[in-house]
Amino acid sequence: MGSEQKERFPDERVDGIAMAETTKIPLPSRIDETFIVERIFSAVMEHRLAPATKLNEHKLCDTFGVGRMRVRRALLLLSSQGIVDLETNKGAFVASPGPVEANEVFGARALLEPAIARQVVADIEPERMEMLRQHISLESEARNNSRETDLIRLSGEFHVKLALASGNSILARAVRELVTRSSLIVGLFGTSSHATCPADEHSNILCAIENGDSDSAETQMVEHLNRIRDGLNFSAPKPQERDLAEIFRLK
Amino acid sequence: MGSEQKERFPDERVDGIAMAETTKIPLPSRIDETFIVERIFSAVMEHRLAPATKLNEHKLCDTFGVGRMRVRRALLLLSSQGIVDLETNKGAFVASPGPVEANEVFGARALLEPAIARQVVADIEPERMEMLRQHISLESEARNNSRETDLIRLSGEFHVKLALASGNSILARAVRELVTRSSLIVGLFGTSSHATCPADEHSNILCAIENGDSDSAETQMVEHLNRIRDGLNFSAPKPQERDLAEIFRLK
DNA sequence: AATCACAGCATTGTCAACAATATTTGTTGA
DNA sequence: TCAACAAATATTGTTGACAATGCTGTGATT
Repeated sequence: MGSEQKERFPDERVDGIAMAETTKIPLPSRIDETFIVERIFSAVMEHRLAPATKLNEHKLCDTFGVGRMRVRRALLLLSSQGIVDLETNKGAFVASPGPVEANEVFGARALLEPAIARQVVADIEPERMEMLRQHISLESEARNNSRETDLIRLSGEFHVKLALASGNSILARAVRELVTRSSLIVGLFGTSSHATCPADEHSNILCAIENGDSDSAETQMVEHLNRIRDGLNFSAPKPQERDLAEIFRLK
Repeated sequence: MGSEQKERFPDERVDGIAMAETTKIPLPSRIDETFIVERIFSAVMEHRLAPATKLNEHKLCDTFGVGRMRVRRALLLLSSQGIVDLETNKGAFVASPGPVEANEVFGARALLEPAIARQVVADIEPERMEMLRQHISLESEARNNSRETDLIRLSGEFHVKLALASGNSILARAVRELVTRSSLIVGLFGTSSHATCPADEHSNILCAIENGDSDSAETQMVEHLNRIRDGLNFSAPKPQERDLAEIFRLK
């Protein structure tokens, strides 16, 4: 995970967020809070940012090279989406959902996503279908090459892209938010074997859609979500030694 | 509280927002952005704030008696919920959804709310049932007394309370957001007769829930939403002379 | 009379200093 | 050694001033 590229200010950065900055993707000339939000979103989605991690304003400023105002606005937006908890006079922390909230998140997903799957079957445009197919191939490629981080991200993105395929951007945003929060939940309560969505399940859902079988698409989504949910173990929350780990890293 | 400053600058206020401040409800000692967000939310829900109304920072500061920071944070939060549009160097405006967005909002509602109605039937707690009953009686009371504004607000709130009755606060927040945006849409494209939800429809839905008839509850919600949607007329958007109205008030 | 340029004003965007609070570190005493 | 207390530091919250931008009204020119 986030280790090498920070030549100049290695310890001034927040774990896991800035990583991709050294990739070839050119940064937008004008960094706005949306960019920061996206980055933190991704980091959470890929399990690079653990729940309860403190998000220090100053470090974030250095990391993204922006003023404090931008960082603060970004954190506020993230908190409104339940990804970050803001505690007054304490700071911002990556959200650490408990069992109750986890139940609500998966309850909402169970309500939304099967219905979305059904609707996608109803009216799917060819190009969106192609998008989904491409995504599935990316997933299996990542799986075959054991690119764990990519697989985690792609697993989540599938659900978002399916929602996008429904053509309703509002629904898509809602799903995106739920999936990201699910990522936090899985990170906390997931048993090791279920870090990602089980193999082939996404592919099966896509098949049902291709066959125009809305019933199958819906029930497969239901079972898929149930499987993820069943992979959680609330009685054994993972220890959160984030602070210690960070210290070991820094020295 | 903030009840004293308004006698002095009555015309420095933004239309429709501060109204209720003169009621007996004591203001929270420490006004935070949540309070401002709630107020603007309510004003939109009750059609007191028309789409495309400019939300001047300075006026909002005076209206709520807070600093610019609070107002800005509130506006940012509202924009993240699609209630407000932020245009750089121009300012904040009450969102003015077009037909496309309206379609998405009602599409999302059509997906969500019938499923919620069904789920509420599945496991409803007595006290929540009672809450819904009380709400219905409030609605009919407002209807009988021709308290139009109250009725508009209550019409929207019913949908939110139904979502709350499902016990899933995440779903409830999503519905709340959608209902508020619907309020904007109805204000723009609604024919006069459909400013509120048709009479008795909510009551019918509640009956179905009381009878434990999940199928009926679901289909009635579907039809209810369709009825609202059918009351929209996108070819004849209402004129938006908001600014003029404000000018008339101010001078 | 209509149009354009420009000046002045109003509004929003940005930043840096300051205040308030929390956290860490250091010290003292039992 | 440990606990309790106090100083020092770090972090967040808030405010105000300033810069940048957009808007409006005036007047000159055609």
